[in-house]
Amino acid sequence: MVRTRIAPSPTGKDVHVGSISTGLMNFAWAKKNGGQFIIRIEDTDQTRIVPGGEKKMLETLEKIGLHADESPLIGGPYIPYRQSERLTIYKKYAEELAANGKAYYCTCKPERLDAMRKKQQAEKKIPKYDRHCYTIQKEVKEEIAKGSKFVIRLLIPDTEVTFTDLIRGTVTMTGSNLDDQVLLKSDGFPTYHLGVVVDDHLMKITHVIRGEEWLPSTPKHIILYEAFGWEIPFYAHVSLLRNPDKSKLSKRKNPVWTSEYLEKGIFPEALLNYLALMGWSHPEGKEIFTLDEYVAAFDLKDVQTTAPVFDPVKLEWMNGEYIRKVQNSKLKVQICEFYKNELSESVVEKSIPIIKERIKKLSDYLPLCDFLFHPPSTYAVDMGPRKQLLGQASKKLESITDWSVKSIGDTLMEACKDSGLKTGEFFMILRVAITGKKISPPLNESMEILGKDECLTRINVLIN
RNA sequence: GGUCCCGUCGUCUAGUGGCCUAGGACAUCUGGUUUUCAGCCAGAGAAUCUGGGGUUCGAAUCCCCACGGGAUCACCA
Repeated sequence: MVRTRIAPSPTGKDVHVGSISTGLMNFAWAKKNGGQFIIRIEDTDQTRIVPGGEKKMLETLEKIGLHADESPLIGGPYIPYRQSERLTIYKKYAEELAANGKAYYCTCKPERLDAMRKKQQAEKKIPKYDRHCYTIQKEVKEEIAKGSKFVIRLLIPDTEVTFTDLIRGTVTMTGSNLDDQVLLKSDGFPTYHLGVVVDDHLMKITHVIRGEEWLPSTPKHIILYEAFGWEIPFYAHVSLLRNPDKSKLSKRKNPVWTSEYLEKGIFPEALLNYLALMGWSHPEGKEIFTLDEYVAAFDLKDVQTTAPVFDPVKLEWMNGEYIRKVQNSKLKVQICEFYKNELSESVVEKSIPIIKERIKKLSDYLPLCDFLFHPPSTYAVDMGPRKQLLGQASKKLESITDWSVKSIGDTLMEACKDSGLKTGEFFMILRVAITGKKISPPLNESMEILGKDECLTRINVLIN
């Protein structure tokens, strides 16, 4: 049985796109193997919790289509799925480790630790806890009994740790470089390291697929598993998404919150599709595929180790591909909902055929089509010198009895010939008169949607 | 700085010793679709496979070194 998980921390206002990226692989790996995908909230840093962050994260995950089999919202056999509700569990395990001599109590004050580290750095040594408390455990315990604040530290053995990463191969690190990691903080909360190991074990996670940033601390986790005598899960460390300057994707240089993309009118499926192509490629070279196809084709061993640059331009191209593929009736609903149902549904409906291949994301709609909902307030070209031409066109249009794309087109073409202008020039003047802009959806179709009266009004306003 | 990870067109990538005078996609440019834009079609430019040494009849592919980039070294995750 394969069980995977993502364990986001509510320390931001939403899910980071990088989390969606690794989440997607976790999801795919579980589903491909007929297993379960779990969402667990790692809210152990009380100082960094962003109010509302967790709620938003879970909503976004749902919206994007990474449905969990077990989560804080839907529960599951290993309830609770929120670390802040599992404090007694961590305490128990940390104390068990201390009782077995695999961990120890420490009452060092932050000031002492700071001074120690500064000194070590000045001496060009690796900053590491000096095990001061370890050597005086008896006194430390007495102090704690009197009410002193304390932490529990892992006693890192001075050995080499080697493990096999499913996408990077064998990785070896020496324990002597590792610090005696704090397991249980003085506020009673576990650190990440204790939290993940205990929960992953208890929740029977088989594959830990997470960001590359965790690679250096994986030996600590393995040492912990060994200290507990638990079976070590498979590890797979995925490369981090990068900014164009190659640094880790950050909100300073890119939108990183998933909802920022959704709010621009990027489809969840398109975002997932694009993210799937970061560090992985379809065996048949396909660029566009569904979640199901991805799950079927995905394999951890095919994941690349180089860190990809997140390219919003290609994302938009891909979203455009999705827009062109959705049914018109569905696209209409999506556009209306995107604009909070403030636009005339029938106008949106009529406009779909002429804008479908002209927009890349839902938010492109209004900038392109605002003229369908209200007359232009400004004109890209000065219409002053064109009054005569517009007057002639207006007169011709007025005589149309069946207001249709064809009759509008025929009539306008006639007027164009009469004017002696090149077709391009002529239609540009009309286009600006009707839409206010030099770039617009096809003119005849737009005019049909607008209706005869509205078109004549817009032209006549410029004549008088 | 220590440790670890990584290094193919601008970007995402294919490539696992001969099929590679390195393929595809995005982006860019050109032409066509004779009303804009987009879309579509056709085409072009774009990587001496970071560099240098090996191994081999033969290397983008294996080994070593150098250089470059990144991550990480907290009572943050």
